Amino acid sequence: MPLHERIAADLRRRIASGELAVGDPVPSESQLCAQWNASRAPVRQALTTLRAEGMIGGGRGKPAVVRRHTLSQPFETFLSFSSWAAGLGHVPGQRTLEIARRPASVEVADALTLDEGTPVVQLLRQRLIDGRPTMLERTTFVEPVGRLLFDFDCDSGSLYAYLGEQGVDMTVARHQIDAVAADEKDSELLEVPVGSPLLRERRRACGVDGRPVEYSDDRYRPDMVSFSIENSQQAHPALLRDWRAS
Amino acid sequence: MPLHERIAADLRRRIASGELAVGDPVPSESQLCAQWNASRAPVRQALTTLRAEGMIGGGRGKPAVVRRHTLSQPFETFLSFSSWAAGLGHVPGQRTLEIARRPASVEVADALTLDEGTPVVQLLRQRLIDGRPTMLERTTFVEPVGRLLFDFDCDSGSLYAYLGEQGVDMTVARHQIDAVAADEKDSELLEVPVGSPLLRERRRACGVDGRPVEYSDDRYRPDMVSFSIENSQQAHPALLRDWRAS
DNA sequence: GGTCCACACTTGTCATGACAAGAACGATGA
DNA sequence: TCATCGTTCTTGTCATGACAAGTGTGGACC
Repeated sequence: MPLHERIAADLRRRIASGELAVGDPVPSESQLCAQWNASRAPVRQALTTLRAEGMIGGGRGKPAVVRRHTLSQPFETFLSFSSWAAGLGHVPGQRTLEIARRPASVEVADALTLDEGTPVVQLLRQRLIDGRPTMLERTTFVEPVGRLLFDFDCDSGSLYAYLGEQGVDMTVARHQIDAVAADEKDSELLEVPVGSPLLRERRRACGVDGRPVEYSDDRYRPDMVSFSIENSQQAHPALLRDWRAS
Repeated sequence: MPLHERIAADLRRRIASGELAVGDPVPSESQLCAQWNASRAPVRQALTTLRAEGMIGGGRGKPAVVRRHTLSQPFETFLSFSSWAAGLGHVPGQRTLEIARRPASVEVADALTLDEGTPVVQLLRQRLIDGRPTMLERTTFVEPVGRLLFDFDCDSGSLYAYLGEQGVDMTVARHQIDAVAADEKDSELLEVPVGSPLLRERRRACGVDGRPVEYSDDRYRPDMVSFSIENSQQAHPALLRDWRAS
């Protein structure tokens, strides 16, 4: 493991253990250099990493201080529709309409950084809350992961919990949110008129090695689901706004 | 502006302009060093920035390639449409269609925790990027802040920069994102058909004392703007997913 | 006591140099 | 033709040194 990662890991451990409490000053760069007998480069890289993770603050002239010691649990909430709904006290449901192994389309191949035509496993699921259609999920898994799905009853419980047991970890995900008009299939399965606006979340999740594991196109009824973001000037923002030319 | 920012800005511009298309190789570090007559440090910092923004890929031994020609900007510039667009190397524009002082409606009063009928200042603005209508902004300010707007040429520059100079700080904001169908006014000003899906962001920003300062209903053309969130198990995501009964 | 300012300290930026690790590519041999 | 192996190029990591820019503090001065 590179030096800067060891420094970052050590700082994370000291912060998580409470040895460095929230508000405490983080050792200065020169102190860390002396402690690790290192130059500033790896020390700064470690601090930059922690800053990107939102664990420490600081800036030019301002010594770094601990901002957070807790690591987030809401990550799983983003992936798992089931646990999210259950956490709200509602009853999640699902109807798996299709599970298929087929060659990757251009769009999917690009999202998963595969070659076009590589076999993937695709899932089409209708998600319900309290029995009412809420979301339509078109998920694509890379083949090694998708293979596991054929041994799983997709309507029985949480898919991601099952994949986690099988050793599939999703560590980082990118969500892109926009709006689309409902097509015939959307209309039928979400019980909305054709052309009505839907809230779309396209999600790409990567495994521990940083390689994409799944890509999903989820369409929500906007009268039932919305996304919200709360942020402050202090907290590290996790929200981005993209503009694309058409 | 530091050298690494200039390098990053130049690369962003070249990518956004199409000079470097998606899939094209980004100039190697050594080439950039020669081009800018700089050492590797600022060049690498610029590339690291673009990589964090998702614009380029690459890795050890793998030359960087352009991944997206769209840019993601962190949340600091999220409130300000102008500075966001400018950071992308595009030309922001705006047309203030209406500025009015009127009693608060129920919806607005609720969002700003005012009593219904309390005077507020409302702004209706068409926002443009490179001259093309991109967003329609219906913003409501509480009266003490809104009063300042009558002394400001809303089409001249950044509204939030002006308010910041006047001592108005927005420290915390809550954003709610969903999809709506375009009504007649949306259709006219965004140049889309009536009923076509729009991406809506409803924003409530609070000042240092925690009291609401502004409430805004912004409607984006989904073919031009989307929101994206990147999260990991380490970093603290600031995104929530809400469900509401209808 | 209050104000202002110089100074120490911190982090940000950048140059230079070096080596390691991984990937791409062409040559080589089967 | 295809697999294999090195060469070479690229990026990752780290040391050393230097200066700039911002912050905070303590002391001098009013």
